[in-house]
Amino acid sequence: MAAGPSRAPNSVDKRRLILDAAIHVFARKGFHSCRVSDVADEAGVAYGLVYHYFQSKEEILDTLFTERWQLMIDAIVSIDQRRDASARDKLYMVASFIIDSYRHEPDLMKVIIVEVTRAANTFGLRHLTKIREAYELIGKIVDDARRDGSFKSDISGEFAAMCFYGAIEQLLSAWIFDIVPETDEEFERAKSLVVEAICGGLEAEPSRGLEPVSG
Amino acid sequence: MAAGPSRAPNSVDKRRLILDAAIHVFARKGFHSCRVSDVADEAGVAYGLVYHYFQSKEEILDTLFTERWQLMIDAIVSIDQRRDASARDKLYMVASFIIDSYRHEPDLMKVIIVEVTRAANTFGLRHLTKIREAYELIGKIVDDARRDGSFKSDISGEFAAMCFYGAIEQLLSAWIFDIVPETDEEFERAKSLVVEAICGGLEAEPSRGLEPVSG
Amino acid sequence: MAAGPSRAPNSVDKRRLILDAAIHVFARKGFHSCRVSDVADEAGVAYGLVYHYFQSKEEILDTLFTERWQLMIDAIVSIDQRRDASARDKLYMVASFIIDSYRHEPDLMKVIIVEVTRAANTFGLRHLTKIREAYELIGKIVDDARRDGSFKSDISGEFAAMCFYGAIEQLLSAWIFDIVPETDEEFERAKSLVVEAICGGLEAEPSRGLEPVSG
Amino acid sequence: MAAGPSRAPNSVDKRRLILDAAIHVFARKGFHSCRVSDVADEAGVAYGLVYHYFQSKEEILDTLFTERWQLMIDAIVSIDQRRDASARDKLYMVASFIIDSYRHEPDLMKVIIVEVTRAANTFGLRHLTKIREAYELIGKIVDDARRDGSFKSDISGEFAAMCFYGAIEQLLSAWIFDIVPETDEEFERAKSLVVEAICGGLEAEPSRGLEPVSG
DNA sequence: GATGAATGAGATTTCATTCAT
DNA sequence: TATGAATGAAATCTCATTCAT
Repeated sequence: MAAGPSRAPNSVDKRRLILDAAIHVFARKGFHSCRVSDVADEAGVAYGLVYHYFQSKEEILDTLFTERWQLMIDAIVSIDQRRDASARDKLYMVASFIIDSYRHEPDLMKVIIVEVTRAANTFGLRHLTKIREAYELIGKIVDDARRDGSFKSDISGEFAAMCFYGAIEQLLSAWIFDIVPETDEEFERAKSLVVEAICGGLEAEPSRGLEPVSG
Repeated sequence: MAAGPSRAPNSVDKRRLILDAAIHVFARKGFHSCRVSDVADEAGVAYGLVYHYFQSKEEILDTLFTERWQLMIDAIVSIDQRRDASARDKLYMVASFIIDSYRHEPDLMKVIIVEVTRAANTFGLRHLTKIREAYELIGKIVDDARRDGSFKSDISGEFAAMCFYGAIEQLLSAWIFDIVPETDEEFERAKSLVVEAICGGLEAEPSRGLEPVSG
Repeated sequence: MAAGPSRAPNSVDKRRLILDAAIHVFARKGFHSCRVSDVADEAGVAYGLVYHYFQSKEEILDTLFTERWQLMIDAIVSIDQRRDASARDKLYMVASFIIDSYRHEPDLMKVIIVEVTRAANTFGLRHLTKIREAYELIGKIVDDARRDGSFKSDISGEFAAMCFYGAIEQLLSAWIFDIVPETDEEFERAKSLVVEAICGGLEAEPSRGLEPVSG
Repeated sequence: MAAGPSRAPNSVDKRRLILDAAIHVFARKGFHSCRVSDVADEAGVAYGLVYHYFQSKEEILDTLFTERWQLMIDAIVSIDQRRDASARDKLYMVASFIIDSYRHEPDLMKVIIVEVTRAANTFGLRHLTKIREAYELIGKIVDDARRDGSFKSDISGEFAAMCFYGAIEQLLSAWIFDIVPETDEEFERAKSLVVEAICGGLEAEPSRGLEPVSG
């Protein structure tokens, strides 16, 4: 999005070119199954240039993740600062941000989910601190709501954040795996429903005050 | 643990030995980062024997996944057949089964989650049908509840299943990543809370019948 | 020379094969200029087998050097133990051993001199302790002779060893570089002359009572 | 140190800068282990400038060697022309020149010895003619002495030169390898002793005319 | 002269898989 | 069954050299 720092205006930022190529190659073939030359070819640059800009293939993925995840952290922080919004509103905005991220950059999000977020032995472990930061910010939204009485007090913010983020990531996985269609309607519906499911719960409420169906 | 089918009684089942060794090696180093010789060493058998029992390194992981995932499908089917239990009860039992699976075989579950369930380019894709089968069974529990009015009708079973399974898998990830402690209390608490969160929702309900707090 | 430890008698010791091939390839093209595949080709084995037996290309050279240099150390120790021989005799035997080593295995000695003995940044440094051990053994021969009065006392054994070994290594270099012919006569002459030069000195001894000899 | 031939007076001679940087980099890391960029960094110039002044990395080493070795040849020629000096005096002066060369420019001499003089497959071979020229000049000093009777006639000048030069180069190696300390006293002592060892021999001479100790 | 991004051939090393015993 | 030596394709990474500016 931003141009390289000190480059001639009409010159192409090759570093950016490589990063963008890597997104698509990693998404298509997977980090382990693709070769560095695949990335170079996709970017239309020479093999060695990849190593001019990055120490290793891993550094490319690290860069991709760090750039994008920071955007999400910033977004959650900014969402949380909105004094006018309820906790449910805030969670809706968080869900929207993540789902829109996928809508606009599905390959990048795919790479992050498939290669980083669940990679407990490699990248996930390496970026654990940053990953947790996002969870904690979501947890804080819930904890604030528990304090003001709008959310149940018996589910901790940390736990709620896991459920909430896990549900969203699973939705993204479903799109990634082509289990459900990727239409604008689906994306919008998903935003509302995931918040409704997590905040309002799956259970029907007409029973309230009347006969409860089950324990 | 179980003896091989047609084997001398005092002989060790080397195939099982290799599978069990693979669980721990895959969990510890990751499928891609470990070598076939690591598995053979861990099992205490010769290098070539691995190839006597399995066509390839991938087949080992396939076997591990298929064995275990089928158990889960069977369990969900059996849970769903209990006529006496409510949908919430059934979901509690499903959550219990998955969490107990992790409690008793954390390495195996780690391998499944880390290497298969989110591996959109390799194993996840290969086993997609089986993976979806589990989701659909959970979805069916929800759909039945929607039909009998105990669950909201506006959240489809498919969608609800995603939220529910995603939340649980995220909890397992938190244990895998050592984000939260692995104690028996935690496991039991998690079972209840995840069901409460997904079925009952995060929002407090004192308002019910009265003025809703926020949009 | 010795066969591999536990091998079938008619089987070829591939490890030895690789070492011998490496001697010739390193001698012909130089350690840095040759590829591991050159060694494998020369040995007639597959590429990967080299790495089955050796950790790296460097380990091959290390092995070659260590094997051979130890033989020399053993030889010098054994020469030094001969009670009947004078210091000059002992130095003659040392010179003979080294020169004969070159005569019988010129490529191996070439590799050691060219790639190890003077390689102050790489192999020479790595094997410095072993290299010095040989120098010290030669120095001890001289020191013993100084003590019994047969050698001048003002040139330390350490210093003398440097001159002696340096002179011999230079002779080998001359053969390696094809500066002087490699004939049996040359080798035998060199043995005597190097000892005569170092022990007796270059200067004529007309002072010695009478007529300058010459011719 | 010396300014470039046709340069603006206040401009730095970048070519010289590169050569001097190369001396230290080659000495520190070895010719093969260092990169052209190491040389450029050490010189504080841009990468590409190295290729403006030199055709290749090898040409830098060639230049370094040729410059220095010619100085030595010139020195030996000039030493040999001194009609007043004996052969021993001349050899002392040659030894002095080489040892002082090391004393004043140890890195340069290290590079020459480590990378050229014994490099039988690469640089040594390429510069063999020049290298031999030095040996021959030393040999000539000896041959003249044989002719006038001051040196033994049975050791050829060529052979004696090998012993003499080899001894000195070994001394330099000992300094390079930190086997012996590099003090001014050591350097001066070495000059005398190497000449004494080679010209006078190691053997004590009181026996002359009397009882010879050994055969 | 001076810069450093760009190139790409080639080297080492890894390791899944085969196979003779 | 069981062994582990043997194979060789392929991957990552290095770095001398070129070249546009």
